[in-house]
Amino acid sequence: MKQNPGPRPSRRSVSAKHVAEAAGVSRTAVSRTFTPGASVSPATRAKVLAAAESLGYHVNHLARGLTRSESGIVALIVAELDTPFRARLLAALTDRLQAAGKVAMLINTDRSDESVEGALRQAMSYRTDAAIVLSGRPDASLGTLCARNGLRLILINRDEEFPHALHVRLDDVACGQRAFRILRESGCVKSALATSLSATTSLRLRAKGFVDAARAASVPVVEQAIGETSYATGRELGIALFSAEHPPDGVFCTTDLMACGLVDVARGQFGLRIPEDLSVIGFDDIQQASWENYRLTTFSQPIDRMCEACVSWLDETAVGGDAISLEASLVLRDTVGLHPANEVT
Amino acid sequence: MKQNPGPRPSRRSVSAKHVAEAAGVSRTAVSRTFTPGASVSPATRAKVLAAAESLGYHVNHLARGLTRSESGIVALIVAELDTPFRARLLAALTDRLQAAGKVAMLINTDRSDESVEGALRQAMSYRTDAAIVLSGRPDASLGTLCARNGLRLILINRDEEFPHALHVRLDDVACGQRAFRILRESGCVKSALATSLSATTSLRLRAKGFVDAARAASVPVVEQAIGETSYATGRELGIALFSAEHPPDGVFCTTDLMACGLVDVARGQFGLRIPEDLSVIGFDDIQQASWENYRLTTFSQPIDRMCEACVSWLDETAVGGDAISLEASLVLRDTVGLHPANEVT
DNA sequence: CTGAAAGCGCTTACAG
DNA sequence: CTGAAAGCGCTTACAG
Repeated sequence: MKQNPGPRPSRRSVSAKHVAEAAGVSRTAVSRTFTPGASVSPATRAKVLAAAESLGYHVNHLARGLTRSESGIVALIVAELDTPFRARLLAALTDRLQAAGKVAMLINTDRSDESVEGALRQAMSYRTDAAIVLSGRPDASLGTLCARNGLRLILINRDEEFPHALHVRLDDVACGQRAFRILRESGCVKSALATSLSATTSLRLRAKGFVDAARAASVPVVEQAIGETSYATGRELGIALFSAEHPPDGVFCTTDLMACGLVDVARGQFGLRIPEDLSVIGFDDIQQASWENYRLTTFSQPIDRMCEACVSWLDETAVGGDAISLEASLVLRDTVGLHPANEVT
Repeated sequence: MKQNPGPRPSRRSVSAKHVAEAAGVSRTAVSRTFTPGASVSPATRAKVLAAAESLGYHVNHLARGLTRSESGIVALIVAELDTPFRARLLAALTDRLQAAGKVAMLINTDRSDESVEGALRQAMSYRTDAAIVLSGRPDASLGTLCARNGLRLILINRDEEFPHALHVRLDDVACGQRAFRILRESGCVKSALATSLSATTSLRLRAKGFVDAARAASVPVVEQAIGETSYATGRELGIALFSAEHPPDGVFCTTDLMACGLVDVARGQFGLRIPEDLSVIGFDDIQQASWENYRLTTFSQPIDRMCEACVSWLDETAVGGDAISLEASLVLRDTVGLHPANEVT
């Protein structure tokens, strides 16, 4: 009856039954051997382990997930993951998740508009324990759906409020304000804000902080917004800004990627010296920001603490929502004239 | 008997049974409604769909995977995914896989030495349909283990030979040779090879091609290898090379990341003009290679074709192994003196 | 400590 | 086209 050669090639792999037979114990014993904390005598445990090893047995996590209703999978929902900052966050998250005994499922939402919803549905289908949303603007109506399917939600740097979700946010407004102050303290006479048109919450908040601070100080500020968030946009922003009649001598870019483009065009096409003629502040502290050609003064997102927050919330059994706000830290490099040692607070 | 409030909070989500009850049909009917090509009458189909929608039902892919013994998951095994090229490959792969109806599980192997094995075991535990290895040097002994558990293997740019696996490789040697020829044709008198000490297959092969070509042409060539594959290493390579008594006037970097570092140091610390005083060729065509500050002449890996190869092999039912070799294409930008229009072949 | 039995949610022949 | 039944591989009370 065994070894029934069924119609299809049957790519079933070795299961607990095989191991149990080989070890001369029950399937239950096998299960217990691979369940931390379950009670098995050292003797049977040894037999099981030996049989498992020689057969190449691996607990089927699909089946385990089915019975325990906990898959161990966490979905990471992200767009444009080949962007320096995204990639770094993703790497850190995956790493941290693995260390916590979870495994990451990666869902790319670049294609369509409704793709965050699609991604969430995908996550539900695989009964992922949680989904971490790094991109897009999920519709709040999805909250109920997720709750009903036991999918816990974490939103990173997103605006929308979800009932039982964890919201991890940054003090973007404060950073924007600080950027303005730094530029001013370092002697800039005319500051500008350079940002993209893809109005992500984070970018908008940074911009808002900057502009508000200027307004509060009764200093006029140039605002320039173009295209999507990219290096190319940074160049265009620079061109627009520096070919103006009265070009700025200090600019805050809401993203390092744009700052790099702006720096390149400032030097290459307008012959500006940095920081002598122009001060620049970026955001994200991507790897390129520390490259010798840029040495960008920028804000660093506390990636480790963000990951930590996610993982420890996932560990909690309580289903309550939460919102935590983290501080970005200033990284002083060479694109701002005077180092604002005595920056006014 | 229903609604039994069990001991634990029971985070079970809505199942086919619930839908069947709500729609007044059998579970089988529900299953068929969500199985493309199964035969259901339009009437019951509609009832099921309506019930599913209002209940927020999603087929449990864990259970489906269990019965079909095909999870739809493909494991991506990778290290240093926050490196420009890796991130791009990863993004493309995930995207392509999704388009083919699969979903990616991301396994980061940065930590330990044996982590490729650990990653593979993880993949087996989740009964992933296949694993794509982008990093590390998997031990060939794992081949049997994978085969026994029905895990199909794809190795990208890896050296080792696995029995039933698909090997996707690049013509690295040819590129190395071509790099030498280009440098020579463009008038370089003294060429150098700049590479890292982390002897990845790809890098080694590119280096070999370059050096072999020089040898064949009876031209002496400087070989410099330092540290790990990074921007910082590129700078060190530049320092070593350009502070020599007879510095080279043409260098082939086995990676764009290193090329960027080398270019920055060449200009910033040695005052070299590019391409007037120095020609540079990189590899990978990462985003930064096209940035205005670099405009690197480099080789572009055919990422789309690589992804295509993976996906179409996965579609095949045959279990045979295969090895395909793809060509990288030259991207001419501004770091090589004369454009080698009449490059000798 | 150990095993037989029930159940997780699905699919797949098997009858009708 | 439709449903009852068996089975995928695991875990978890339940007895012993």
